[in-house]
Amino acid sequence: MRQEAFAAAGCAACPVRAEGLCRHLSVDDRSLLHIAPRHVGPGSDLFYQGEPSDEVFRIREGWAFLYELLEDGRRQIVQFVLPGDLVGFHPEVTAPSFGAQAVNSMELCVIPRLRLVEVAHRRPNIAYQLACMFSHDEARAYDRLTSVGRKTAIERIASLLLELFYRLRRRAPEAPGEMLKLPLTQTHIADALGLTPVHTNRTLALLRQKGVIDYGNGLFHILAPAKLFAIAGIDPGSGAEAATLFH
Amino acid sequence: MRQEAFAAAGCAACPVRAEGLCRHLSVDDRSLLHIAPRHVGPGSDLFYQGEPSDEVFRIREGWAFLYELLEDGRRQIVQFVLPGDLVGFHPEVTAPSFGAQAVNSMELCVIPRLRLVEVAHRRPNIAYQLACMFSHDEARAYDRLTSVGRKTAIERIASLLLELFYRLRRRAPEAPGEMLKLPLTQTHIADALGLTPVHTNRTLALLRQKGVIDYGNGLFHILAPAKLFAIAGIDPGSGAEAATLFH
DNA sequence: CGCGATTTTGAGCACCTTCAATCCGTGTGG
DNA sequence: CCACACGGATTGAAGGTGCTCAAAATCGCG
Repeated sequence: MRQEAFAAAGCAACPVRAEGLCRHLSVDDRSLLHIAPRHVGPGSDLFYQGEPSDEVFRIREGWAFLYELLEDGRRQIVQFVLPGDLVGFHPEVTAPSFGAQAVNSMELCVIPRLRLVEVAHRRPNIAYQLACMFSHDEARAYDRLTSVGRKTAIERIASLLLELFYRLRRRAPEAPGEMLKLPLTQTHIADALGLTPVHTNRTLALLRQKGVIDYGNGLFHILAPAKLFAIAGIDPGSGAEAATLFH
Repeated sequence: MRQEAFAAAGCAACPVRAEGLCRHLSVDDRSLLHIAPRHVGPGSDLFYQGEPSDEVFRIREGWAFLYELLEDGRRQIVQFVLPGDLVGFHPEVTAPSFGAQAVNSMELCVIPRLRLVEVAHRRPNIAYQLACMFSHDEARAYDRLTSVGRKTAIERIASLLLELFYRLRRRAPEAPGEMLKLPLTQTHIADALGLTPVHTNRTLALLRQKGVIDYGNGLFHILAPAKLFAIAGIDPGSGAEAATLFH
């Protein structure tokens, strides 16, 4: 089968083959899962809010985000999805309450939902791994909720930059120190933080003016990490949020 | 063993024995889990933000909430915990980023964390059930995030009342129609929605004045459910949030 | 009855929004 | 090669939702 060939050949070259879900998959599991590759362009939707989908996606390359829309067009980005993440698996739920959209050009592994359910029921390690992933995502959602509910604009932006920085850094520890390649527009950041693009821009400018960060062309420099932690209201030593940040 | 006796005798009378995690537990599983009962009073902490805990709790009676505190005392309630819920299980994480506090008088089943990990690794159904619970909690967190990030005060309050109403109703379908017994203070509601108690009070008064709800003595009446849905910005027919609400 | 917690109401202020215009980098077509 | 269009970033000015500070009223409870 072509798909099994891909699962074998494709996985060997996969940049995220040793992380998350795939770390626990045996060769048998992989063939059972009927994994198929897919490429999607920027702005493509992986699945839509309120519409049932039978596909689960594992991200090999590229960024996406999960979002909810209100009737009048207001948008909340509830999570950013990075390489190695699994999205689209909603056990026991037919229609997801959120959609998923690609930010840039993405390489995905597509897994039929029922296959994953089947494997999860057969292999406790897989099911447990899924539980761990959901639990971790939940903790991040709680941190974001605290950010949006109780922090000022500058605190929120500092927190988000740190979150993204450490999520990227965990996957690529060899990458240069405080550089952050963000394929996001300021509108994305605004929608993730419950702000307007205008105020997001002003607040980013303020951070730049303070010498804490610099940015341009989709690149963010963290010039003063300690200051950024202080502004975010996170104690890198003992802060509770730091736990989610570093794990 | 006394604990096993409780697990047998206690479970028979447990109001949530047929829901969630316990639905899939065999008698053997139960004795393996070393379940022990506990009573805690209002305001007690089940576990603390940033402090490792080896106990997992299943709620038999009473309400609690999960919350995060900032350095300066700002508090965000990230979730309400109702009878039948499981709290305190953070796989692969030593120190939780949030704490849990009892709202009123509670009856709990306490499970040693390692026991639950063990059983989850042995029984795929249990691990899968955990994944389902986390996934569902995550979806609720996303809905709340959308609420706090993108909705006005009156929309947020309407959304929260509907969420709590339907969560309670699912467990007790026989309960009277639009009555809602909330053991919460207005400060709890404010902290869950990213508002101040003062503004929460004014907004609740506005809802009462509009004839949509009435309240007092910890009881909330939903006088006009359709209006409440409309104010919350939720379409009970096809709205995406409705999916999380009704499931 | 008296105390503390909670709810309620008032007035002024601030953070963030809204509306609007301009600037800039990139890609496209003439 | 330049004009043009387009999305995104930037800046300005005015207004509003929700906050802060403060005090009074009400409720629950010993």
